[in-house]
Amino acid sequence: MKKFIFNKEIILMSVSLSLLLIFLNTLQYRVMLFDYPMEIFIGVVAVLFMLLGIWMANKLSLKPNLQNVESVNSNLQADSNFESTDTLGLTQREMDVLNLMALGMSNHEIADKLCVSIPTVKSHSSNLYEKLGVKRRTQAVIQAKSLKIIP
Amino acid sequence: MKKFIFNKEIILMSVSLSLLLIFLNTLQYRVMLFDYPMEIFIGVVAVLFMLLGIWMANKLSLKPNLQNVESVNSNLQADSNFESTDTLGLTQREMDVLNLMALGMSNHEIADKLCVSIPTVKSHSSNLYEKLGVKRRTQAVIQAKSLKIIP
DNA sequence: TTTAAATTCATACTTTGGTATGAATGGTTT
DNA sequence: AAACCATTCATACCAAAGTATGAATTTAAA
Repeated sequence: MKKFIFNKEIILMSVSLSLLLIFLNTLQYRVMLFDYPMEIFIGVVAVLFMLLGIWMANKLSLKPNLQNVESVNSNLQADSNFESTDTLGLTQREMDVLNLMALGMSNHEIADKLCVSIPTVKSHSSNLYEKLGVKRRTQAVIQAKSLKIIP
Repeated sequence: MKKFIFNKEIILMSVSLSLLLIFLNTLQYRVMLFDYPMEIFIGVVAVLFMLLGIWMANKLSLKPNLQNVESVNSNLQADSNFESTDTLGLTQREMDVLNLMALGMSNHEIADKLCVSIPTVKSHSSNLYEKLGVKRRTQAVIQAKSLKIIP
């Protein structure tokens, strides 16, 4: 399902890129027809591709990183499931939040990273505090490390 | 201080943009001299500005991602290797607060432990955050451990 | 002795963290 | 189909964390 989202992003990007190229082609013809200076066309190309770059960076730095994070987490969870008995019933998403939490991230940053809202992060946080038997995020990180749930 | 960093970023970006424009200008002359098709030049412009856009988006992104965190850590580690082998100028009391902080204690608990008031603990906290170059206590603990200031 | 740093505390303020409650959705299991 | 779980999000509220500013005291260094 997440791969599907990723494919949707790819398709959206490809379509946008195609539309942009078509637009630039027609623009080039118009520039040639009315004999505008070439610099204008080049400037338009520069601005458009810079915007495209910004957009691509924003789109692709969120979702694929999320994939990476999740894959890392799932690997860790798989490992811990293999070697030790349990992860105290922590769900996938709670593991995601816990790992980012252990990097010193705020709830806001975690929400951005996982592309969810802050209340969602808080919900996962409270749940994993309960499961770890702690009251604060610093204690959660300590506890999780001592239980080797996270490295 | 944050505004200073912001200005440094702006200056860096402006210089890069200027260099890029100069490079494109010379490239344009060469293209004209050797009579390459204009499409090549436009393509180069497009690619370069797209990369510039991606780079700008990563540099100026509002949300700190993993890369930012990692760079912050490596920078701080480099600094510590540079200037001092010891505790970055942390005072005794700041070390006390830091150690109790690393045990997952709240400011209230630390204040009780050290027999001082909560504002005092907050004062020490803010000072050591500044010295460690972090914004939160979770990051302070991570940073202090990576610098081996605390076990 | 003046200077500077360290420690302490206060006050006020903003931001972040955490709890409680409820609800909608989608997938899985029985 | 019904029950359950994971995930998501909202709202509201309270607690904790963090910032900014200022100030008093002590101690050590210049």
